[in-house]
Amino acid sequence: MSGIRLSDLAARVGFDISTVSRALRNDPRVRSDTRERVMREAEAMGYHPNLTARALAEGRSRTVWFILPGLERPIERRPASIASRWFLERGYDLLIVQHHGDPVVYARVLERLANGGADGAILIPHSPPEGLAEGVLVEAGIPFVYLDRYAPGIGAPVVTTDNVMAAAALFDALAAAAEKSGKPVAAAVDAFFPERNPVEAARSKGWREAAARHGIPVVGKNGSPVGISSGSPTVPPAGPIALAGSNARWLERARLSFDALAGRKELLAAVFDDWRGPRTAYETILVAVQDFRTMAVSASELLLNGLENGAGAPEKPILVPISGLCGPDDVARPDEL
Amino acid sequence: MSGIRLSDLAARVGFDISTVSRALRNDPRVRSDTRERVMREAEAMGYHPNLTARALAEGRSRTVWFILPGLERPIERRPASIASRWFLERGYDLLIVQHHGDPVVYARVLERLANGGADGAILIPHSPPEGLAEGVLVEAGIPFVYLDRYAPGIGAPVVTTDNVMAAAALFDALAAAAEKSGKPVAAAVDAFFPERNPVEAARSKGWREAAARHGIPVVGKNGSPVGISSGSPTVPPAGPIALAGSNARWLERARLSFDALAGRKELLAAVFDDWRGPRTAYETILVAVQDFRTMAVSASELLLNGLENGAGAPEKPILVPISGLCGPDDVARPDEL
DNA sequence: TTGTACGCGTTATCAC
DNA sequence: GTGATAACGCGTACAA
Repeated sequence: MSGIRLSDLAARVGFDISTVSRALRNDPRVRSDTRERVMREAEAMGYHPNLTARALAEGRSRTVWFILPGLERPIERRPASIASRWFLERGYDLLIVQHHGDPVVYARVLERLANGGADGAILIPHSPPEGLAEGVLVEAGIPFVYLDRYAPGIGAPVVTTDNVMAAAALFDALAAAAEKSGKPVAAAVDAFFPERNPVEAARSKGWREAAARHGIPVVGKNGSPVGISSGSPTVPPAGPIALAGSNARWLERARLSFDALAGRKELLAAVFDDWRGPRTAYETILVAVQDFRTMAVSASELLLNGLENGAGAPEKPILVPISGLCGPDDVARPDEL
Repeated sequence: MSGIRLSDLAARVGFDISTVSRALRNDPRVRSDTRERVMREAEAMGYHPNLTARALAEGRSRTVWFILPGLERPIERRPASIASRWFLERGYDLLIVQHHGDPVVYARVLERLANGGADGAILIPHSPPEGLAEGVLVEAGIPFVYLDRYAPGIGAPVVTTDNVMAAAALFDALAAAAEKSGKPVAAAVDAFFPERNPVEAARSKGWREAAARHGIPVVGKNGSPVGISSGSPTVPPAGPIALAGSNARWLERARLSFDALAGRKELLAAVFDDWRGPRTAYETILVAVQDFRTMAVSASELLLNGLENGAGAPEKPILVPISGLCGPDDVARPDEL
């Protein structure tokens, strides 16, 4: 550390350590000239408080964690960046912690959080979220907010995209595009993973419901690539096929492993957040972009509320609408360099 | 916090608090059956040490920061992810802190680091790096390692890509490709920013040196878009033109604002890490991918050395070769979901 | 092998 | 207004 302690400063200015402490923290009880004197000397000596000691004494660190699986997916890193600035402006430091989607690391991180790591956290759990590790937080009275994914049944606020509506919007848009070109969609493929987490489940639901509304059959068993690759009994009718999944990676897996799709040329793609796949395999590619800013700010506000006003009510999930649909090249890129 | 303190546990098992403390930390002096007893009871009571108190007593937190501008650029987030796992396996927690490229936030972060935030840090500074804020770290004796960018003159280890060689390799490859297609490169555009930081300077140098070696003229004033847009006196000869910059964004700015390029069809592009730009504006697009893993591990090893063996020698920069050149679609994507 | 006592650097609670 | 003094929870020489 900086070497210079409060006691050093106190000795230098001739006041007691407690008076100096008060002076530095703008306590109204100290005389203004005393404060001036202390401030000036602190500056001169290059004094800076030891934050560990302060945290121990105050019982809080004015620090918040943003816990996430990794940094590669926009839904994970973008809200983290936004929340970082948001908390910075309010006197808190936000630290980002990765659990790498590993349950063991995840448990360790929460453990550490519960024992003095930070005052609270925004949390994107691993998949599938079991809600076991979160017990230590609840027990320790550490406020936290789930973002995007969440474990149902835990008494914590949840902020997530309205995924049912988003998936339905994707279907509607693809159907309209196909209709317009004279070749209406003949079948839909569901490449979501409803059993993985609530997000995937909601998207699968929205996609299938929209297809049903349009009277279009959905092929593939339960949307899982396993079912798809093992050969679905359903043979899709002739005509364009619309595929949907959370990202290009899973969509591609479905496309390449689903026998019924072999040789089909008229394919339409729908994914979330960005397109990281081939450009030529699909006639139309549509991306649903989540509203990262609104999600981050909502979660931050909820957390700050829990931080300063005690545990907030475990309200029902906040569903944020997507910010819109667009093509693979139109996804907004935040500034860089 | 968890509520349960060491003293509670001590009272429960009937031993002194210090004995319990030792037992939990596997001190060889405590009898094995005592340790067993303590361990079992600790488990039962759900005891977990208060990390703030431990940090204060021990004088260190077994925590490391990875300080970076943001999460959007691969060179920033990928090493952070890799270093996170690396330190995790060695008993340290790595926390990621953003400074958003803002000098004020940057100074505040370093200040906080110097006063108990963590035991050390890997640091990607803002541009242009001035080396002023780093003084607090040196003064406080906090070990840190510069990654990618760095402020010259600070006594800290530096790990960065061999950017001179990388830029030269890009030029050679583009020249070879053009040659092969029968239309050799006629001119080169330098869209780096040598005055911004050492990385940009090295790339500009490598690019220009390679061009000179091939006897090909470089147009644009000092490589800066300002110079380019203000109309360089040099009119490039007819034939393919090779543009290089750190990313597609700056390359595009140069292409669109440089009068001499207006209407030219035969353009070749060279960038670093990934391509986030139009696919059709260039005949060839080449990406130099930095070796994030080697960079992260090298920096981590240097930091750990400083952490455990005292300040390591301020050796000269470690230059890591790029992992290779590839097309815009072949950039490796780490696993997601 | 276990217990005592003090230190880590601040903040908070009392007196004065 | 200011000064002692006790927390905060844990680690560790030193003593026993």
